[in-house]
Amino acid sequence: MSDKKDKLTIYDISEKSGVSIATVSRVLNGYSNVNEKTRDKVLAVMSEMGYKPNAFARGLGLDSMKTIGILCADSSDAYLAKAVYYIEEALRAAQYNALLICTGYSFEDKKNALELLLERKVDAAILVGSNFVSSKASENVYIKDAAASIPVMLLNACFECDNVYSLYCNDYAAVKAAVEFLYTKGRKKILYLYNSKSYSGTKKLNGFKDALKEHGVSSSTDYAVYVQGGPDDTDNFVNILNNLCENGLDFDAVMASEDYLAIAALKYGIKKGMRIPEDLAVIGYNNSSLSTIFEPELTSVDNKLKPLSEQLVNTLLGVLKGAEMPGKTEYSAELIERRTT
Amino acid sequence: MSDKKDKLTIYDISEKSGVSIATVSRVLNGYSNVNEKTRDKVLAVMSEMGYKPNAFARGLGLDSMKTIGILCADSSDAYLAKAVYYIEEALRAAQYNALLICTGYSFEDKKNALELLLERKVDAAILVGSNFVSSKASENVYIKDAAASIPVMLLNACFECDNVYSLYCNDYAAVKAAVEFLYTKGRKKILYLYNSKSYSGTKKLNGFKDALKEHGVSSSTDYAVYVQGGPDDTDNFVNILNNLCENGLDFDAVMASEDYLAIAALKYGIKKGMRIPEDLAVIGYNNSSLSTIFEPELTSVDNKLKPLSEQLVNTLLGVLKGAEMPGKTEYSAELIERRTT
DNA sequence: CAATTTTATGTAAGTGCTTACATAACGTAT
DNA sequence: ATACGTTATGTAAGCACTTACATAAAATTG
Repeated sequence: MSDKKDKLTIYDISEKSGVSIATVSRVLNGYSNVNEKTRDKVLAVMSEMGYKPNAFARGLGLDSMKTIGILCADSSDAYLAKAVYYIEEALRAAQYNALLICTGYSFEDKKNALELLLERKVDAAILVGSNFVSSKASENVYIKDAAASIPVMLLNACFECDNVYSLYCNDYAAVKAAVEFLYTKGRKKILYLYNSKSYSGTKKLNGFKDALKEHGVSSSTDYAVYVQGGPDDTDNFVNILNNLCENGLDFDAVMASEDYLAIAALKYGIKKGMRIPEDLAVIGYNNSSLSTIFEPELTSVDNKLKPLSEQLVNTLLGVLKGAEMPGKTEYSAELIERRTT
Repeated sequence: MSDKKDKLTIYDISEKSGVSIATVSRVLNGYSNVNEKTRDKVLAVMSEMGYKPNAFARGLGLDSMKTIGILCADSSDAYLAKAVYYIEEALRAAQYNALLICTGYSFEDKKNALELLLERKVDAAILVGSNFVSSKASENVYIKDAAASIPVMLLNACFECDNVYSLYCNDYAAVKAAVEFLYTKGRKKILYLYNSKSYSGTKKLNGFKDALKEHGVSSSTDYAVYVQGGPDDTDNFVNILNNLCENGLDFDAVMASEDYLAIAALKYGIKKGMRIPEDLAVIGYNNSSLSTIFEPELTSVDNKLKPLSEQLVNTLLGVLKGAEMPGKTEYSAELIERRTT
């Protein structure tokens, strides 16, 4: 419509509307101490001239650009992507923007990405996914460093430290309960498939081990299978299961630490002509969209992604307003029973 | 390590290292006209004091913060998420950051999001997914407006306009060829399932219609089924197919405009006890990770997401350097035959 | 060795906004 | 009408950088 001249500043608006730049600035920030008529006038001029405030200058003055940094190992992981989606949406509703960085899985890269966020002067950082907290304490120092300058929010992970806020599920209990459930369904040989040695990954693994222990299986190591790979490595996982089977490892159920691992187990079973769940029962983790898009639908542990994401943003907004917020928030996961058990 | 005092500025570095702020700034920007010894000295002081430049101030001065805005309707769509991942990765390698905004599917929201990017002074905008270009010309004005101030990149969509660069596949031909393929496999009644009326969606639809026409089916409308919903609405799609079937619509193959629609068709078929592909053949579109995670694996049209994403970033970097770049880049999609046909 | 170019550094004026402080205008109570 | 508190507005000094221009020092040339 109007002028496409790009370099409009507050001065142009000031001149054209016959008020000082201070008043223009006040209008811009929605301060109440401006006469209604002046405000209308200024707003009119702004929209007429097509004025857009310069974000850098505002940032310099306010020392904030209303931007939250989001770190995510892999945005193509359906589950993490969903979390990012919920969070971004909630942030936007609160007039914040999201600066997303996909970090990959190495801690070196995560550290760099977080430093980048600090340089970008984000108001806070949100680390999405359990893989940001290692079971090795030394690898978690980068979080502490960042928390020295901005609030750090952790989704699905827990790290106790000043100015970091953890929101997560009771993974240990959830896995343990899921395995118990498999036992009640008459399963004898349960395989645990996992691909993360994060802090939370370790807790899940312990849940599995303790469940076995309570059922008299002490050497659970054989049945806890660590695999490497992400959501796109289904065929790799299937091969690994094939190899295990060929090497004589026998199992009638798979508990997986991620839905996509469970899906791989399912694919393995179906390819081998097994009946699901009679010959092979499978439980996933996350209750992601993967669990319902196929037939048979996957039994999965719902770790409350949406409420956790939303609560995370709430907590963050509280922190940014200066309110006192709980450093740890734990939700209870819930087993969603479907066709694979 | 060093002081965590946050408010270090260029002046502190200047003072401590005995040079002027101009020289410090030059070092910061890696300019060559600085004596090597001075540079080393300044860099040493910077790292010793733990200095981080203020991004706002730099942005103000440079009028750029090396940030590219990415718009994506729904980051939880596996396919779009993957694209975002590729793009973000390539951008980061080129020292750019990504500002992600998920817009949802309404054009009003898309328009707002793009304006927000402009206010944020991003160096360019990348619109990921065909849904950003409508088949209604009037709805595309927002792109033109943005292109007046920054380069706009389109992935999987095409919009001819100065300063917008489109990278996409020949969707029309791809769908047509896929449908042809179904005919050669002996299919008689092919259903087309689609959920987007975007510019590219329309082209796909036309590919379907023309393929039918060439096989003597003129009233293809009955067989082109428009459904509403996204990746999470599998069950909704399954229901729709059930209803169609109950209403007497008969089909032995489904061509889908998205993999997740194809997956829904598959779920429908398997639930009904159909043999795949004997009773129901299915072809998806995108060749996303969904197509291979399950058994049977889905035949799908590979629309070259990765090379397109990378080429997109290359093109963008060229544009930002001031080079002349092609406004349109079309790749050829390719049918990947798997178990569902 | 004077003249000239090159290289390194400093000074100071932006960049577009925010905001403390000052001032003017306007009631309202005395 | 006088004094006082409000409310609305303006002035000018930041904010932390970049960079054009000026200048000093060093290197090159005839």
